[in-house]
Amino acid sequence: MSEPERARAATIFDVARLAGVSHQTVSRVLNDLPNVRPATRERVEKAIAQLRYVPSPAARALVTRRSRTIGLVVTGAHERGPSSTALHFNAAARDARYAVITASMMRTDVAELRAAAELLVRQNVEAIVLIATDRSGVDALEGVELGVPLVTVASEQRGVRHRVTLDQFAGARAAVEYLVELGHREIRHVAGPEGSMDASERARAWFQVLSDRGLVAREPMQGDWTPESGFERGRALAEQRDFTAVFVANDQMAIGVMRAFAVAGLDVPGDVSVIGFDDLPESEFLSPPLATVRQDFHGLGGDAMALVLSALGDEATPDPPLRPTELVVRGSVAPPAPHLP
Amino acid sequence: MSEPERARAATIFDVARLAGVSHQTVSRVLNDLPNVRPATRERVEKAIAQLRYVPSPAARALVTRRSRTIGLVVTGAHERGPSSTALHFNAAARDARYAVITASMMRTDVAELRAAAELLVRQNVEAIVLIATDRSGVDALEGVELGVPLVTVASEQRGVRHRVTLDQFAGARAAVEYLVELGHREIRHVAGPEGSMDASERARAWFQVLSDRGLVAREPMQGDWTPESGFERGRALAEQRDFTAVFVANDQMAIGVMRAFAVAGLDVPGDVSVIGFDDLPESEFLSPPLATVRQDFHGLGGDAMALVLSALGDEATPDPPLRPTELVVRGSVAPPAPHLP
DNA sequence: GGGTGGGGATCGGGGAGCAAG
DNA sequence: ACTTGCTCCCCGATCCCCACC
Repeated sequence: MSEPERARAATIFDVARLAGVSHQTVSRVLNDLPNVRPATRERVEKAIAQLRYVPSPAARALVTRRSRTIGLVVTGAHERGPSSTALHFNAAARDARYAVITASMMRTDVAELRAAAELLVRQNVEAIVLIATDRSGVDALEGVELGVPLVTVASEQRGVRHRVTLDQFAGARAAVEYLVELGHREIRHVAGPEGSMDASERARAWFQVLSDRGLVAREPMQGDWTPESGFERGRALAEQRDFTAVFVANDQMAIGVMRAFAVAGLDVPGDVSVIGFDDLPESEFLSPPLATVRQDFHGLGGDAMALVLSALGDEATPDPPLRPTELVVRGSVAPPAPHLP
Repeated sequence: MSEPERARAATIFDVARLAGVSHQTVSRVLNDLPNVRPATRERVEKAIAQLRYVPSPAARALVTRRSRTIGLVVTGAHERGPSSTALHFNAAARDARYAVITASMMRTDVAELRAAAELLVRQNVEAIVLIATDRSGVDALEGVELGVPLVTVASEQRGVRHRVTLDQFAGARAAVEYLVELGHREIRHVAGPEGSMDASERARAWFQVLSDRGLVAREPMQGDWTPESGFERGRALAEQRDFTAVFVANDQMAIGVMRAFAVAGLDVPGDVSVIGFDDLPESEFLSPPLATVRQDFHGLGGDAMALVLSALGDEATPDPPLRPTELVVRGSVAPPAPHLP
């Protein structure tokens, strides 16, 4: 028994022989170069079809140093924002006929991140897209010269060259302003983890609204995006009861907070209003339905791909503006009860 | 102004020169061949580290005819199961030092699926992994000869060669049996969409338990995995009120169902018990906390990679068995109220 | 002078054959 | 016998130069 021996794929020479031309001419046809008579072109194309010939990507990449492949590095890949963005970016890339090599990781590990990016570069990707949650992730790649364009999806500007993002700040501001307009004066914040750019944008907006209105901004509690952490912080808040509304940095934590309030006998929104961020599909169907801020990850993925194309010079595309976010008001918010502080 | 001119990456010859050896020896070190004196090996490795040298995948692929790249096709990529499996598969592949080219799509479109797979094959992937939700997705790829091994993640066997999966059937059976043992006799089912293999496995288990116990299995309602659809079905159920428990095919729909019950004034679990499937991170923190069935997507991703390696002959790995699922009992289930049917 | 072919270099490694320390 | 170096070809394309109709 010999090796299974996968049938050797046809080469450019096989095509040339079958079409009765030189490999040179086949190459001209493949790369759409001029100076090929239509009749000849047709003969070659027929031979290509007949042999089901596909040029070897490896050989091509070796000599041209281009691969029609994009590297995607995702941190926080288990979170909704990054994973959803990655998904839509993938689809957008496929539409533009680019392949995507993905390296997903849960956490932001600078060394791992660099290694992944360099591996991608060695794979001859034409550009790298980084979906970053943490500042340190951005710094990790912005610092090094990769040799290919880098497009970053991140909610801070600091030292970022090509960047697309959602307007986290405006979204968070809208949420907090809404609470203020309902009459709330004591508005707490449950923030995301240290180092997260989304978390700090949202916290910054919360703080600014309160400052602008002359309201007291008490030290935010800090969670790690998980419902568990929201639950813990919610328990601590429930003991204090010195507030009438909470702006929680994401829906998952907000769910934990609401659960803690329920356990503590605090009614939402009767005693306390709660508003989250992300608009999970299920947020609308909680009891009470969770008010939140909706983000357009689909558009964001498309923006990232557009920026890649512009950076590659394939098409002229201006740097996309911040994508707006949308406040979604639901049953978890109400005016403060008159008898409370 | 000259071209931006990407800094040329180090080659095997650069390493050889720095280490004061021949490229031949470097190659021997790289490929772990014998007959290299430890001292020499060390010198070479030092040079490699110093130059941060990584062999060119393209050049290597060209000569070895192996790309160390795997193609991943994901359907239902916005759902928790597929996306989570894809994430963990990606990590497992990276650990095995394989690159992954991913094609994610939301829906199962046979033509699109085939096109994606063929694109991957053209990219010289060594194997294709399909994460399929629908039967038609499996059929789409099992039908064609791709020329590379195909590993399918799917919950049905029919005509699947290499397959890894979670034991959906056992998980669903455990859930329904638990309800029966609590004393429930009228147990409804809200199923997933037509064509979904997970949905039919779960519905099949529900039906079998009821049949085995001589209980009536009323026509299941059918949703599409979304909370919205769960809400609709829940409303319909709430009008009938001829049951004491509902087994819902996933947590998202279960959340919708519970919301509908809350709106209709039905208490969970006082009037009706609800149990879901998936164990979303937030399920534990709903009010009431949602009983559900937990799945090990991390292990599943690893299984898929192991099967790929065995199919590639890199390592001898037996076909992985079904991964068990785990019933998680929480506050949304209780014995039936004595005064109800 | 537009179309085509021939020959050869090149990309970055893998590997064979052989000589030499 | 073991280790190492040298030389040269191979993988499959791109691309350049030059000649030929």
